[in-house]
Amino acid sequence: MDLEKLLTDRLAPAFATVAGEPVDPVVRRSQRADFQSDAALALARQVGRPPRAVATEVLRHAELADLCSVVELSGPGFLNLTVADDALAGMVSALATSARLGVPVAAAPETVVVDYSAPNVAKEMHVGHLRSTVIGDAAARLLEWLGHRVLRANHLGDWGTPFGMLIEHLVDPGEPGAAQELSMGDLDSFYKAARAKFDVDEAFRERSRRRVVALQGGDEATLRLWRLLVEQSERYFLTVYDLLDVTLTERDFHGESSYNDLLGPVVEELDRLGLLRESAGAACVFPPGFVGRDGASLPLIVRKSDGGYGYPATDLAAIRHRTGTLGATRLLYVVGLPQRQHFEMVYAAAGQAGWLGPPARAEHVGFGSILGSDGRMLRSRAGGSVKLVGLLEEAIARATALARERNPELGEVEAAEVGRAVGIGAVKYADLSSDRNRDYVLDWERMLSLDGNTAPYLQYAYSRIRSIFRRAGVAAQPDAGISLAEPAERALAFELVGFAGVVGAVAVNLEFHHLAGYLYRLAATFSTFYERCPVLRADGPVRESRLVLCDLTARVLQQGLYLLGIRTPERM
RNA sequence: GCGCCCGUAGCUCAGCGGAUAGAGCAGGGGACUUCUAAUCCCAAGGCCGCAGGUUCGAAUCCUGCCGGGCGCACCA
Repeated sequence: MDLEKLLTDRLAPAFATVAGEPVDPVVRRSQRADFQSDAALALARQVGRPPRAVATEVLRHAELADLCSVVELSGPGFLNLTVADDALAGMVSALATSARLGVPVAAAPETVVVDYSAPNVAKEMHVGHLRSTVIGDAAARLLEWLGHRVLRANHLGDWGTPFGMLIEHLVDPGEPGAAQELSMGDLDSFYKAARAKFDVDEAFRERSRRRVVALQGGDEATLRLWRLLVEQSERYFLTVYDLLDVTLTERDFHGESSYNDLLGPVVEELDRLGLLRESAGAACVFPPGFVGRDGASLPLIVRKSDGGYGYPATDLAAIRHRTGTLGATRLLYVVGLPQRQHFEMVYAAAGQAGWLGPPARAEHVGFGSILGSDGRMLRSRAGGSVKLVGLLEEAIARATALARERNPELGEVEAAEVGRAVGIGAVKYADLSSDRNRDYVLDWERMLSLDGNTAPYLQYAYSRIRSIFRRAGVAAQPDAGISLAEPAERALAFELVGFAGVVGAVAVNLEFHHLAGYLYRLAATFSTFYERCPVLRADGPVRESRLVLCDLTARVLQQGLYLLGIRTPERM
């Protein structure tokens, strides 16, 4: 189904015959033909013969007659391949009857843990959580669709010293409104009020400290209050996930506290393995190869000098749990780039301890920051962090207004639905459509713009196709013959056939902008096709063929956007 | 000081060993008695940060600079 792979498989034996060993034919799309193979040039040096002679001989051995209508030698030694129309049409037909659009289920399914989102209890979610949540959810959707066992891990910040003050604030008799704030989901006010008291009130500070001790000591009354905080926060987070169309559920909350019982054993085991070293009163692991500012080895502080456990301990416990108990072989950490070094150290230490080794491996799926129009980290006017919900609501409001303006035929309910799908889709697509390693500038005009590489453009292409079938009251016949006489039809067929290859690559590198770029190319190619090739006005077999192309395009767009976590409204 | 990410059209970004470096936006010109113009078509726009090196071939790989961002011991 994957044309590039098919051509590669055909050319590889021919190259192997000429070279006397396996050679990657390096097949790629070409401007001069449909595909080109570049391997003859590199091989020429290796075998000490002119590139064109090598290419000619490869050509003699290659069996391409059924796939290609033209195969020619070009330039210094390129092989230009033109795919035969009937071969391409055959592949499109195969796609049309494929429920998975040509994408195979993973040959060797794995258990994959995707660690993402991770907001803090009793704190508002802000833009800083957006990228982790959006990218992580796309990873979970994609790998799940490919047949892997995906375990979503929402590593909530639900433990630590701040909980002393938060609990004290909750029960403070002078603060009858605190519980109210909490239940209303006004976490920002709640946290800030607690913080403010902590900063100025010595008595409150002392109570908070005692409360931390009680919490860590397992005091039942304190734990009950702590659970209240956690539950209220989780309830709130779920409403945000619902708004964002994120697949995280209550089952996926695995707070830091859930590893508490494992921290002691983890440290003990590190000690037993001889990996622990005391430094300035703290118990540390020194994974090799990491040096700090002063040139000395950098420690991973597993137990602090005050006896408390540091986050490296939690991260190590989580790894041990995930590989050992859950049987995961792929651990994804969708966390910002600044934390790269921390995770590399944790992975190294886990490797030393024997908790992380082949076939299991951990990958830091890092990402850059979201910037404001001033090119600096996005901040609210007051200089604080920007509330995620506020951002999403603004996106929905803008998109809803746009939908009403562009299509007055939409009723109130439908306009609201479209506005939500488009607004949320725009935010997520802006995040997923550029290289995640880079920072990106959040620009309302651009991401809600209806032209260019944006979610609305893709959604529009989809809804336009749906409207064809709605209007005509017909369905595509998957077994209809495919004819590709027009260049625009051929171009569309090539894009459709390329879906599997892109999905397969993204499953490995988790570079979702490749999938986004592919979908954009598909939608753009479709738009050209749609402009030049009448569908419903065509007759007989041509009409049937074009209906199949339309239907396939819609299905690929829908599936592709689904994998990115973006909805596809039937009308816009 | 060490390490990581990033410098490509005016702007936002693809491309990361192959032929003439691609899109979108903005700006210019065109196409609606519409299978949804939230669209399409055409033209214009580039010392790919700089300098070396490897290679038949470098935006792409290596080295060194320059510029921007971030991280480097008890907060996660």
